[in-house]
Amino acid sequence: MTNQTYSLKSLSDLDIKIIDGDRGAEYPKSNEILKNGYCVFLNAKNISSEGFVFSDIKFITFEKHTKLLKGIVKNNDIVLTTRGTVGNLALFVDKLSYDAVRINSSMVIIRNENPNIITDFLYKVLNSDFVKNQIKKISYGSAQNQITVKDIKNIMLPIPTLDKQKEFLELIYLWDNAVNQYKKLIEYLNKYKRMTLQHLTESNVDNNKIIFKQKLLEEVCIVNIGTKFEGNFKYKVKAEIPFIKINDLNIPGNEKYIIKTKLSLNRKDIKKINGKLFYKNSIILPKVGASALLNKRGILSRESVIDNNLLCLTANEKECNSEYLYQILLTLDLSKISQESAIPLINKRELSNIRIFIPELDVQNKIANILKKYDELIENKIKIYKLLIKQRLLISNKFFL
DNA sequence: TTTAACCGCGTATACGTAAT
DNA sequence: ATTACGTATACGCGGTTAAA
Repeated sequence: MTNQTYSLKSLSDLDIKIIDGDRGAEYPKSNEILKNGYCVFLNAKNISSEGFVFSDIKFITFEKHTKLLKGIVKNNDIVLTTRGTVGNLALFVDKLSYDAVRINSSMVIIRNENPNIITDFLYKVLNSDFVKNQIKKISYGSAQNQITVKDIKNIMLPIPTLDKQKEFLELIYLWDNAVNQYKKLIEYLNKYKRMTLQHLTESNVDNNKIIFKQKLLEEVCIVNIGTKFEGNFKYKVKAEIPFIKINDLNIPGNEKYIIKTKLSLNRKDIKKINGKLFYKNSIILPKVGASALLNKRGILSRESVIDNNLLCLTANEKECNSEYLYQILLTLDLSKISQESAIPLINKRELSNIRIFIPELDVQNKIANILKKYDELIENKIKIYKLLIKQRLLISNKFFL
């Protein structure tokens, strides 16, 4: 497959049209870009690295639409972002049947009218590292990256015979399918896990054997706030005790258990900053700031000190299994108890007074184990999913070597 | 190309109140 | 009276988009 029986040709030589949007005097002003209207007016958010995203769509009126010239997106057009976020691609297949769709000034339309090129193949080629690297080279601008139509026309593409294109597409569809199936599987497992817990907690309604009691969080665990961050104190990078800040929840590998932190302390340091030490298996969550609305949770993988913008819940072992507590906390949408001021804030008292469903300890253990198994399964699937994406890229790159 | 505005997310700190 | 603690809020920062 990798013997170069095909030559490299530029987009313009291949008779592939590059269509810029209308940037004339009639270009919509910001107050003419509306929530509803006749014609979809694409913005950079609609073109992700994975194709179209139609969750937040802006429109222009029919009148405005008729005044504009170039830039109407047709079926099978490929849209490429050229300013700001450069190089994102999306293939337009009009499933949603809008009246009209237009690009804004930070994108171009790539229209294939060459009968010797399968548009889907073109789309895959444009998404390959072979082309991405060329785009990287032609992009310029310090504050704001951009690429020009002239340079885009000179992008070189490896286009083999139609048969070879079909062969490649068959192979890549196979991988696309595998990736998509795994994505669906992960979504399904997440859903099934949620349903399992929901089903169990509702079972006492039907006079089932498992008895769930309603208890306040403060009856089953201790809720604490972390220690103030001392600006003029030198935190270590690699000391015995982790010092956890909100951002550490975002480090890859910390999805469930907090394994890595940017800062740490030794025992002496903890005294100096008056740090509160929390036990292993305590559960942390953001208390202040936008992240408080994202319902992130983490489990301490070891004794740790945490920042004062985090809350820490330590299960009372006689009352509550900490894994069970973690799973219950995951289901609570704390954005509901967040105060509605400028900055979101979860206050300790309100959190402590949240009611949860909780059975006897031995039942908690069982439920926790089931849900933990789900977590492990899901984590495993995510690993494979990431591997599949990597493999798919490798194979696609290999083809264009 | 530069500058400004904006947004999402996270951090630092002022200040009232409870604890000692 | 003084310190420790918890809450409320002002601010910082990096990235993206719009305007000049």
